[in-house]
This record gives sequence, structure tokens and C-alpha cells, in this order.
Amino acid sequence: MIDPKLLRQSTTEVAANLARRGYVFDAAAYLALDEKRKTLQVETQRLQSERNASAKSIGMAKAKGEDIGPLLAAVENLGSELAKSEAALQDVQDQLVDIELDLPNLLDASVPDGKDENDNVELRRWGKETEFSFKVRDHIEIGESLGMLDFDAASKISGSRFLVMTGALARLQRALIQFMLDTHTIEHGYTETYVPYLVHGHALVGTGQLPKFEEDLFKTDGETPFYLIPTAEVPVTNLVRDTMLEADQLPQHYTAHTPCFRSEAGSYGRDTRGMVRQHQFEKVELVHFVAADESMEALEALTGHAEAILQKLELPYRVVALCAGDVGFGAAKTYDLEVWLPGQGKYREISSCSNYNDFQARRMKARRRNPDSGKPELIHTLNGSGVAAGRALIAVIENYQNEDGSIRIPSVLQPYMAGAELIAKP
RNA sequence: GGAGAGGUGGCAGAGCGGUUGAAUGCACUGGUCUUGAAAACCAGCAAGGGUUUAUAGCCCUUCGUGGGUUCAAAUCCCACCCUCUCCGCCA
Repeated sequence: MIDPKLLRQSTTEVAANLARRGYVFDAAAYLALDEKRKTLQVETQRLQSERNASAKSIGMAKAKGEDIGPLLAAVENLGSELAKSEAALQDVQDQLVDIELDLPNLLDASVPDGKDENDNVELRRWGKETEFSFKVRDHIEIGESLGMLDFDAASKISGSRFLVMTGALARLQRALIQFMLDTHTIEHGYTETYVPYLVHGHALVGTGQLPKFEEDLFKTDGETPFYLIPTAEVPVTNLVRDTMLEADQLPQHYTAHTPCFRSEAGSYGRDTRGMVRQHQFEKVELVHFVAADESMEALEALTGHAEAILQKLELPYRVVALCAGDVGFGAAKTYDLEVWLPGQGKYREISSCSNYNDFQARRMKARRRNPDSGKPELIHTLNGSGVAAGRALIAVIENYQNEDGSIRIPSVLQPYMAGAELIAKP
């Protein structure tokens, strides 16, 4: 959520910033509605003040044993008048909140201009695109011919966009997850967390998936519905919901492995083949809670931690700064890590690292006490994939393939594979 | 699933229809004392919003959430959410 004060006082600047995303903010309508709110609020508060004063004097009169009849008569109509005014105010305030929850975050000034992913700016590359002396296969071909990847079985059970893995391939994904968690906790100082995979709606409002993107989520149909988490970002970031942190409690760094569930509504026809886009996938997430003036540095650090995983796996990748039109709803700035997939002959997103500044903190009421002023202020939140395990698995399969269809196991993963160096057909 | 208890300020914890935005303690801030620190003592200290040049005043809201009763609700009633204890069931 954007600071409502900023929205009112610098409406033109806000609208201009949002326009960079291609978002049209009807500033005039918002300001008109806010004017209405002001009028109603002043009137409502006047009536409330009147009610409070009369209730107080009735109380005092009664205490003195005076006749309160005339006083009661004087406030006869106040109640209904106040109720009417309060209802009207509530209605306008609800409308304002609806607008505010719908607004994406303001972009950081350093975000490059652009309309869509074609305008993203490549910042750097690491590693050389893997070369092969034979005709490369994609992960589907390799996995299926090994007999360890079975989309037909998955579709019998759950339909499309699911997969079944068996044997060494299933283990390799587990190895990847273990390796990532160990690296982040031991080398990068993160705290490992285990969190719920089912969450209440308010948690998703806090991180920004709701109310706008409900169609992307899976939801249970009980009386109080649960949502399946689309990313560990949701439960982990909500750890600071409604909290007041002391200055010495920041920064905080958390990592968590969770499955992620996404309806992928609106992506029909995209990545229908293979395991690139699934309803269920595994991911290791990184989350930072920092003081407001430290979030840009934290974004660089967090991105570096995700990069370290790809470097240790010796997977070629590039870092891309998302352009204005491609930065996600709640983010102020985002770097994507794109890994080289020989099977597709292109770089594909494997991690997305974002600074949300106070956007989520405002929705969640996550604050710290400023050590200088002693006053509460919103903290900044960041998150990034460190990295997506399913896609990392694809990258390993395709980059480490041999001509005979076997897969070499990256050296950092071998300890997690009981020392094995190769995955071959059993 | 059954029975019970409870959700109050940064934390702990009183209040249980009227002048209570809320006792007290801790934490925090300032001061006295001290060579300095600690202790002791004194003082201050909720958040959000409106009005405003104002971080000055004044006003409003907030005691889990939403509704209701009342001139007046932290206090009474209803529903929901959450937490804890015991019993049952269960990986």
C-alpha cells in the first residue's frame, strides 16, 4: 500500500510514477472522493464530540442526583443523525481503501523504463553458455528416457501441470533443496523456518496477493477458507505482522523451503510442456526485514545470496533488472536471475529478488521503534527465491546431460546424493 | 469432535456501565545524586486520524473482529476469529 498521505499530498507525482508501469491512476477521482471523506469526517467527528460531551454531562448530573430528563430530550435525535453520518463516512472510507489496496507500489527511481520483459536490462552474466558436441535434449526427454519423470502418471492423478518424479531424480531435487538451505543458513547467516502452507486471507492481503490476484490462488472451501501459499514469502513475511521491533532486532534474515501452489490462471498455452510451469513446485525462499534506510543495500545482498547458489552449481546465468512495466505489483525494484537452459536455448527465470520497501509493512503493520526519535516507523521487507528448486532441477538436467542420456551430478550436490556422481538409467 | 478459560498500551497486568485512553510494574527517555557506572529518587512516555504553517493546541477513533442494547460500553448481549487447559481421536 502506498502511504495515503503521499497519495493525497503528491497525487500528481504518484500518478506519474505509476504511469511508468502502465498503470492509470485516476487522480482526480481519488481526490474528489477524498474531499468527500474530509467533509464527512469533520461532520461525523463534530457529532461524536457532541455526543461525548452530552453523555458526560448526563453522567455528572446523575451523579449529583439532578433531573436528567431535559438533557435526554436534548440529544434525542443525535443518535440517528450520527449513525447516518458514520455510515456515509464508512462507505467513502471503504471506497478509498479499495482503491489503495488496488494500487501497485511506487517504483524506485533506478528502475529502467520499459513496457514488458523485452525491455528488461541485462546487468551481468556469469559463466559461459554450456556447449555440447552432440544434439542437446530438453529435460523432458532426458527425464522420461531415464524413466524418472512421468507426466502421464501425474495427469492421471491430478491433471495437467503436475509431475511425478521417481528414483534419483526425485532425490536430486531433495538434494538441491538441502544444499540451498545449508548454504543460506551456514554461509549467509539466514535462520531456517518451517511455516504453514495454508494461510488465511489476511496474510495474503499483507503481502499483496489479495484482494487483487485471488484468481491465481488455490482456496479451500471450508467455512473459513484457507489459501494454499503461492510462495513462502507469504507465511514468512507475515512473521512480522502486527509487531513492533526494537532497533537491535533488525535486520532479520529468514529462509524457508516450501512447496508453492499456483493456479496459473491466465497462462494457458504458455510452457504447457515440461516442468517449467507447474501448479505445485518446490522453492527455497529468502526474506529480509530491515530498517527503512537499508533496504536497497539489502536487495543487492539478497540477490548475491541467490547468485551464490547458481555459482556453486556452476550453472550459467544472467542478472536482469526488471523494467517499469515488468516489476511486480508490490515491488519497488526487482532483479531476476535467469539460468541458461540448453534445451530451450535461452535464459529462463529461476529467481526473482525484490525490495518491497514499506509496501507490505504498511499492509501488515510491521514496525520498528526508531532509536533516535523513539517513534514507531514502518520497516522494509524484501524477498527473493534462493532459488526455485524445480527450475534448478531442470537447469541441472539440461546443463549436465551426457550424450548417452545420463546426468552428471554437480560436485556440491554429491554429498547429498550419497557420493554418487552420475544419474543413469537403472 | 466434547468441556472450560481467556484475548487490554513495546511487554506483563488491573479495571468489569458514567469524568478510564485506561491503575501498577517492567522496558524506554530526561533529570537529581555519583569521578564514572549501578542503585535510589523525581519527571516524561500508546497508536492512528482530522483541523492546522506546526513534531503547538483542539477534536475523533482504537481495550481480538463485526454487529446489538444504552444518553453513555474495555465493561452488558450476539456472532465470528484466535490462544491456552483438560478429555477424545490421530501422523
